[in-house]
Amino acid sequence: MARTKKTILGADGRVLGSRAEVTRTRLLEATAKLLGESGVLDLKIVDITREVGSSPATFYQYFVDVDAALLALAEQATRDESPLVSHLDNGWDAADGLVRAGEFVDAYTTFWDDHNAVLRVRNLKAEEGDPAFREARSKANLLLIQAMSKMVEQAQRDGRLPGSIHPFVTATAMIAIIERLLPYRNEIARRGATPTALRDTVAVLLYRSLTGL
Amino acid sequence: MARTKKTILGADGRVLGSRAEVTRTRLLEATAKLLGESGVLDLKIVDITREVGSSPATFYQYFVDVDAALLALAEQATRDESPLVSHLDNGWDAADGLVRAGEFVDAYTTFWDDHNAVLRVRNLKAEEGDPAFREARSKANLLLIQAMSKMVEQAQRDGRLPGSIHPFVTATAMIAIIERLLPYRNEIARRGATPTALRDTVAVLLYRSLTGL
DNA sequence: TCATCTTCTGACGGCGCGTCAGATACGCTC
DNA sequence: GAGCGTATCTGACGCGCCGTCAGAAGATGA
Repeated sequence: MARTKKTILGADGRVLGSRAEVTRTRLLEATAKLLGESGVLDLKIVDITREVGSSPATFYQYFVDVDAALLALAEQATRDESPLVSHLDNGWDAADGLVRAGEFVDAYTTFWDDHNAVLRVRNLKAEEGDPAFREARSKANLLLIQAMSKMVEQAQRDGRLPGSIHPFVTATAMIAIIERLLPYRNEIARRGATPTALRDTVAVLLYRSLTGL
Repeated sequence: MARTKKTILGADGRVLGSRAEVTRTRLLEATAKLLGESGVLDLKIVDITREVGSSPATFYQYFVDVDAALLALAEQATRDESPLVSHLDNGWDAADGLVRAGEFVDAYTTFWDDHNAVLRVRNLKAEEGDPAFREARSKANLLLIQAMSKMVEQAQRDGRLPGSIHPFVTATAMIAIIERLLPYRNEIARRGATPTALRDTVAVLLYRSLTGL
């Protein structure tokens, strides 16, 4: 099968030339920037186009509406998430398991910090029931969750974790911990937990829940 | 100290008469309804007032903006959350600990189902950095988190949990699990986990992480 | 009934939305 | 490097929501 470069399409489905691709990218970057600065609720198409020095009409040449742009950003984020599985390969049963758990937490934290505004919106829209965002979200986490599920199954086989827990649910719960605690960092800090304590605690929680060790 | 009924104020700070309180309540109910039906991003003040058969100008007599109404809803939700601590009283160290964990999960699920649209917005705004919503959110979870922290500390004293985990962080992580997994239920179901499996798994995860048993 | 205070709303200027028709810039051919 | 066809951009418009204010309508009570 020939390796085909993903062709990018405009709002009307036409194939984009190179000039257009640049514009589209700039629009997406501006969207991400504004999202980080002031939140989804204040995101306006006029502002996005103002940011790149063009007009609202241009925006609609690339995206049918704001959601389409947000979805595109979410899909970009997904691409950056996949490499994180490497931290889960072969499980954490060996002697360096806890160390590897810590490294995974670090890697996820970096990923999160790079994309947090976008991920927040993706999750919001997914939770509100939008099918496209639901899809994007599942797809993004699937690799991680599958790898974690395997770890749980192994631990159950070895009798380190009870059979009463559902591997997929457990894995999802671990993602929940890490996703949720990161935006919550400042608040946690105010309660007297250092960043290191946060990192280490999350690592231990994941390690224990996934390996039973 | 005399027991004072909380006086409710309009947007300009004036004390509301009984007729006004009714209107305010109806506005809040309509807001919550629309929030559940179509999400924050599509929430419009005109729609809220249309819903109660009044005019936009009326809305502004009670709330300076939509956020103020959302915050009021969030605070209502907070009031319903406090009673959940009873499920954590005295810890889960006794023989019926796992059963109590399950009951807690059930109670939280009910609470969540009653308020999910509002809680989602509260969390979004909190994560986006809005101080009022941050405050509301911390306050809401504080009782639960404190109670859970105590459980962790006890388990650490008894040598059932490692000293390397931070009690407050651990407690927050448990809230994260439960808050996150609930809106995710359908998706989890599609992966073959029954509602019971979900409930039981979450119960076991909390039980193990908080008691070390 | 009338005076007064409370609550409601019609109407308005301002602004973002989403669309179109026409303008502009690009790149290709000769 | 002139001219042409296509790709890309935008000004301008009608529509609907925002937030405000002045005055209308309704309640209260003397």
